Amino acid sequence: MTIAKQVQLGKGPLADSAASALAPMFAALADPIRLRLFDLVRRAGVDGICSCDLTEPLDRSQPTISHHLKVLREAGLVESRRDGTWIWYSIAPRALDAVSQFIQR
Amino acid sequence: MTIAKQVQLGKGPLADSAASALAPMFAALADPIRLRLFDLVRRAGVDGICSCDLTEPLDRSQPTISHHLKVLREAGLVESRRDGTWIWYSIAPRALDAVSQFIQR
DNA sequence: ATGATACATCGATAGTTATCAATGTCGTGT
DNA sequence: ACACGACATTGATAACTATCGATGTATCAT
Repeated sequence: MTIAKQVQLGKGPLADSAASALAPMFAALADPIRLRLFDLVRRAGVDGICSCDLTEPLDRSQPTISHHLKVLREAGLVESRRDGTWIWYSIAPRALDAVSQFIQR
Repeated sequence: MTIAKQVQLGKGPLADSAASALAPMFAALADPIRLRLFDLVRRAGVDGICSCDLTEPLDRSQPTISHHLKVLREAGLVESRRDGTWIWYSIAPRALDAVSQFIQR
């Protein structure tokens, strides 16, 4: 079952399990650099954007950007695919569904 | 200018200032206990809910709940008003506007 | 094979956070 | 004034996080 469905479920209070699944998504967005990273990836649309084009505009070192992208990826918000030496990032399908469900709960 | 407006502004990438203003809101929701706290307060509607009714269902000590409520309050997500010895919490008007703006950006 | 480029991982550090016991503060009732 | 209940604050601790330099890994071009 998707986290979004868990969050939506029932009319009772938000379950502990749903809250525990939801919190990491908010945590992934609880950093200015990651918010801007997510925004940049989202603006790139279905094509995605190369990791190499994300380091410079955010004024952080390459390992730091790599770290933040990993956090976003592990939260299920973005996806990556390799193309030669490049790695392209794009928004995961239904990435913000769970967050959106909570907001509109 | 509201944070929501900053997030909405323009068609360029999310500005550093907007991201820095938005991140603390996500951070405030990046904890299971606070997500459930916010949910409980929201379910209470305009009347609000007494702090004393928030400690028990979340299985945390009174200082811990007090700490989390402070985080939510300082993030502008909830408001509190005193009524005798009780303190009533309610959802701040337009609490999630900025977050919502970002999601639908 | 060699070198170069893109990205990830490691190790270290400084800053932040979640938690609780103890204590403080404020309002109420007696 | 005094005791009590509701909540906040303090102090301490363990866990987590953002950051970067150094290093590792994978792919491509020559």
